[in-house]
Amino acid sequence: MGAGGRGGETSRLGGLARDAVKFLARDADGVVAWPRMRIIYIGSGEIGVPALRALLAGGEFTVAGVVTQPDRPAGRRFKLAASPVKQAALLDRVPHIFQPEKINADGVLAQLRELRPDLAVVCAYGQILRQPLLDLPRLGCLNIHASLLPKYRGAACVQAAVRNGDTVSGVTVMWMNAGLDTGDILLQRELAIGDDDTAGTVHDRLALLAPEALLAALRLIAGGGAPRIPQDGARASYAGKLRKEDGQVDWRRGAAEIVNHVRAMSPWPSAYTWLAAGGGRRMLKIHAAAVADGDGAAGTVLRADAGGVLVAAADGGVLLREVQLESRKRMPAAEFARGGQVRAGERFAGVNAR
RNA sequence: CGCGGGGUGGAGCAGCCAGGUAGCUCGUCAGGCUCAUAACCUGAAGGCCGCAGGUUCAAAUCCUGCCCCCGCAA
Repeated sequence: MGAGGRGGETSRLGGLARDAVKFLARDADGVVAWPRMRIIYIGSGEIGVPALRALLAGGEFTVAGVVTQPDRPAGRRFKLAASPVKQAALLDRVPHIFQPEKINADGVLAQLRELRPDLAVVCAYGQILRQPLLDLPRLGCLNIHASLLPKYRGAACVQAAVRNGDTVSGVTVMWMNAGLDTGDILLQRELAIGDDDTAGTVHDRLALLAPEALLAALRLIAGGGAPRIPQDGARASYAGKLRKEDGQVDWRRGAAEIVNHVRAMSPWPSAYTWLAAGGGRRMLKIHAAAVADGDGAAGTVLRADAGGVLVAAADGGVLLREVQLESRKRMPAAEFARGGQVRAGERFAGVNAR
């Protein structure tokens, strides 16, 4: 720091360097390669933050503006909270941040048009883009999707992959059209899913995979050689947005299936079951579980001791490893068992049970 | 003022509504038993019951304020 800062005022070195190449990008030899592309980034979710940061940091492309969801009440006191993308954009002092309630509104389109975008990049935004908006950037709109399309179109693509026990996932960069994740594929990058992975850990790794995929796609576009590979609609599947209730465990399913369910629902909405308590019931979240030996009526607690809490599934057993009772902190199942709130012989509610 | 639930020896909990002896399951320490254990037996240490006021002969328990934690909602 210190030495070079005299005349720079508040500008950082990175900013000055970027200004110097404001409209041109250079390749490794410093040769001017192509006009610097103006990109609008449209996104809200955490998963797109690394990609946005890569765009901002590289100096290779211009982020002309960022569109993200409006601040929403969130957290314990329901204070307004900015989306992760907005926070990242603010940190990097992106000049134009838009937070429209409806991105397809005429007024919003007019504002975005003023940014003279060559391209828009969309990732986990939360609103559907209609045709007029898709047509607005000169080169079109790209979407970064967290699955290997055409598998798992839709919002819960990562959870679906874990839920189904997939061993491979990845990100797809595609050309957007009016359909839901139906556009032509530009490129894909794969990722292995391990037995211990949860939707959360896969999500985080996909987020880190996205920057390289996006930059590669943009370079292909800039070079004029970006492919458009139609999706095979016959192999398509859809993973709709999850609701809280989707987390409930159905003990009538197989042990392996239940364990995948637990992995897929972590960290949100979280797998859960119901524990009888007095006249009512209390929710018990299940954060981690493993397949184990066991035999009994589905949903029956076979054991609750220092080894954890073993529950009977349709076939075999599910060993709960980390749980969380209503109003309580999450804890190892063995610690929970000490509290005596669950005993062998007791039965968790299935999907039908009340 | 968005709604609700918690804070009790080192850990997890009960007790609170109908105030009056600090309880349970573990862990720790000491000793014993067993071929063996996420096993069992005996004994011991360890708690200003989140903090501060108030009511009362008496407060973990009732009232008021504050701090910290969790869930709902996304």
